[in-house]
Amino acid sequence: MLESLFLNLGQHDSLSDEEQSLLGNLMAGERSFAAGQDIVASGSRPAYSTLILDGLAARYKVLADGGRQFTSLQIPGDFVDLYAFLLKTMDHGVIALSPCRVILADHSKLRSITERAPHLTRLLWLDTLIDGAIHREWIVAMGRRSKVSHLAHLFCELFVRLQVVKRTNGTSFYLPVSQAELADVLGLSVVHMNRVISALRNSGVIAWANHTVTILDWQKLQQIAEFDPTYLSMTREPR
Amino acid sequence: MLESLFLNLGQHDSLSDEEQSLLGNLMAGERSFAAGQDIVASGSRPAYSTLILDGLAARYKVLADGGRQFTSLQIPGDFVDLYAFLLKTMDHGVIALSPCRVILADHSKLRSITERAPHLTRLLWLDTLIDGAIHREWIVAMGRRSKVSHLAHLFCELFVRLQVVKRTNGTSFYLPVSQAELADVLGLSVVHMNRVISALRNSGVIAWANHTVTILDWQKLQQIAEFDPTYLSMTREPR
DNA sequence: GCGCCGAGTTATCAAATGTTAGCGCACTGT
DNA sequence: ACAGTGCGCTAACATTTGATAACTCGGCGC
Repeated sequence: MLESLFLNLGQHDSLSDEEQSLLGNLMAGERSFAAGQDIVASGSRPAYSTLILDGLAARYKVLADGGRQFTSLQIPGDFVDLYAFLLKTMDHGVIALSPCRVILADHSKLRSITERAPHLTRLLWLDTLIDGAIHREWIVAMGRRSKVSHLAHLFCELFVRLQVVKRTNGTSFYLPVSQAELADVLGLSVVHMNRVISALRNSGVIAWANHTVTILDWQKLQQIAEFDPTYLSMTREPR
Repeated sequence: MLESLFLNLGQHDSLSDEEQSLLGNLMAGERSFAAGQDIVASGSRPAYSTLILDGLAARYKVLADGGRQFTSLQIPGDFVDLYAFLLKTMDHGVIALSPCRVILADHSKLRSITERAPHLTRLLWLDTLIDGAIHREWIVAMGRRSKVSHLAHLFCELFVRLQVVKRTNGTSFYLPVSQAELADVLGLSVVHMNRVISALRNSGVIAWANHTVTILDWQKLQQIAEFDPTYLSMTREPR
């Protein structure tokens, strides 16, 4: 059941059997959320962190004028709020974008891992660092890429991340978000989001229908996005 | 000499004398960089992480068309590349924006801290998590705030962070960046950056001359920025 | 003193992006 | 079958942002 977690953490360095069983012992208490429901509320102080087993979720902040900005997309194998273990107070919310099945990790147990399992601790730390690396890539995309390039970059990133946890189907992947939700990822109006999607479609590198994105020309998509996966740290080496 | 590091880490939870001496033992090898020099090169695999003792630095990425985007600003007491300890390969560069004095932390020593000092490890981890929280706030600012609000938010953030390490002077702080550099923070053209700065100046909440920003009306600045410092985790509690 | 140069500023025009409104289609519940 | 609803899509127009160019001013070397 924790396969995607093992795939996710194990892509960076090898996970010993003992570490796998520590993780198995850590995760307990499965829950489900419907699309649109908050998985973690902004301002709360959760006593556990949440791992996604199935579904798509996102972190977000809402501004005074009602505007919403997603700050990350979370897929199976991701801890959506591992940082809350040390940050304590959630400064943003986490919402289910599709029906989500999750499992919880008590902060007290996480703490005992940091006391007794230094290598596993480093791998969990690493997981949050990659989170940060993704944030940085998003900042660059928002600041200095064209909107089409930004969207292309997002698709590259999602495809590669989903591949690690075996959630791609050939060159396709399931993306259960509306254009309005995607607009809250890129920071655009819905109308302009639609224009950008049309442009990327018309360039012939992707198809997108029935909530399924198909990459028609990976080379060209990567080139439009200037996508370099280094930031995802997908090499296995001692950490 | 490590006062700003102690102030920075110590704002979140108390640092024992033993932890302070562990940190003292960790940091060795002072260096200096001139403004404009790379402190850490993109693509490198440093064997140590860098702490800023004095000066202003920034992380950045450069795109194919020559566009540059800063992804963070780093002040005294900040580790500019602590994540490289586990990420291994730098996916971006770190540049000195003013003359910088830094000191280094061998990754081998950092590793031994993770093996022997769990609480200090958690505090270092926390430091990188706050980094991520700042990234998220930047994403929100880039995506959904007006440019004036974004700039106001940046000034609020810098003021509060600089205050922690005692680098403010009343309601003023030293900000040795050109408008072109600031444009690479907000992701704007230089001309528009100038318009945004003028607008914030004209609203009377800040003054900015001789590389010194003075906050004239903190209440109003905070309001324009919708600034809520929760994300900086500036409360002292067990971590 | 003179001229060069970087930085800030402004003007003008072009391009990107937002706002408001409306249309059509698929899906849903009755 | 029917109306209601969410979503994708488009049009028309307003606003924001970018590109280019020019002007000022102060520092600095010669």
